[in-house]
Amino acid sequence: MNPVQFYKCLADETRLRCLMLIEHEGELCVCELTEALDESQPKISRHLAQLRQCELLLDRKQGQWVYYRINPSLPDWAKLVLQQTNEANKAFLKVNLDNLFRMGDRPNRVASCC
Amino acid sequence: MNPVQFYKCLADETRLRCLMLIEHEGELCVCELTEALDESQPKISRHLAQLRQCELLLDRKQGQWVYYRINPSLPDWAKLVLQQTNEANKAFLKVNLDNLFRMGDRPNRVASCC
DNA sequence: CTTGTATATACGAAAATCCATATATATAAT
DNA sequence: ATTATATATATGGATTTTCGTATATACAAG
Repeated sequence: MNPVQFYKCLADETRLRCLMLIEHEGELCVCELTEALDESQPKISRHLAQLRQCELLLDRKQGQWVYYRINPSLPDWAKLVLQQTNEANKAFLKVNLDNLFRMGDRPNRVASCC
Repeated sequence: MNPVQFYKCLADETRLRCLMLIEHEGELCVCELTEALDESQPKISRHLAQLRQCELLLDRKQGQWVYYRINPSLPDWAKLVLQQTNEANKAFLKVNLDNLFRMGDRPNRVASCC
C-alpha cells in the first residue's frame, strides 16, 4: 500500500466520512451511506468504487444490497491510522451517525459466513 | 485540526516526503529538502508554505536558512499518524535519506534555544 | 554597494479531481 | 412480464491542484 495513494483516499470529505462510518459500524450498504451523508447515490457509489479499487474496502452482495467493509488485509499501519482518526474525531462523525440511526427501513443484514 | 484538511496535506508525494524527512531528522532547511527530493526550490518552498499555513509545520529563520519542524502542538492523533507512517514506510524514504546524507555543504545548525 | 546564496511568491498553463445528470444493470416484488 | 428498488458507470463540464518559470526579498560576504 503506497502511502501517498492511501492518503489520497482519505483526502476527500465524502470518502473519509464513508470510511469512518464503515469503520465505526463494521459494515454498511450504499443506501445507508447515502442517507448518513445526505449525498446523491451516484456520488457515494463512485467514491466507494474508488476505495474498493484502491483496496481499502471490500464489498459483498446480499440480495439487492452491496455491503462495504474495511479490507482486513490492509497493512497494520493503515488500519491503525483509520482507527485513531475515528477515535479522535467523534464530533466530526456525529451528524452522520445521527442520520444513520434516524434512518427508517434499514436493510436487514444477514451474516455472510453462514 | 480538520481531518480532511490534514489528509489533504499528506496526499501529495512531495509534501509527504518532506513531512517524513522532517519527522525523521527533527529539523531540515529548504535547501536540504530540495537536495533530498531532487526537486526544484520553488516547488519545495511552495509545498512547505502550504504545510506551514495548515499548521503542520513551524519554521525558524537562522541566517540565510529557514528550518522547518513538525508543529509540536499538533493534536496527538495527527502526530501518531505521522510517526506510524514513518516507521512503517522506511523503504519509501530511503532514496531521500540517501540523497540527504550524500549532500555536501549542509548548513551548520545552531540550537535555537540558546 | 555589488555579488552570490537561500527562500518566497506571482502568474498562467497543464493536469487531476470532483460532480450532476443520464443511463445501465441486477434483483425483488407483484 | 412489468414495476420498483439498489447500485454502478459513462459523459462532459466545472473546480481544484500542481507545476514551470520568472521574479522578488532577505541575508551574507567581499
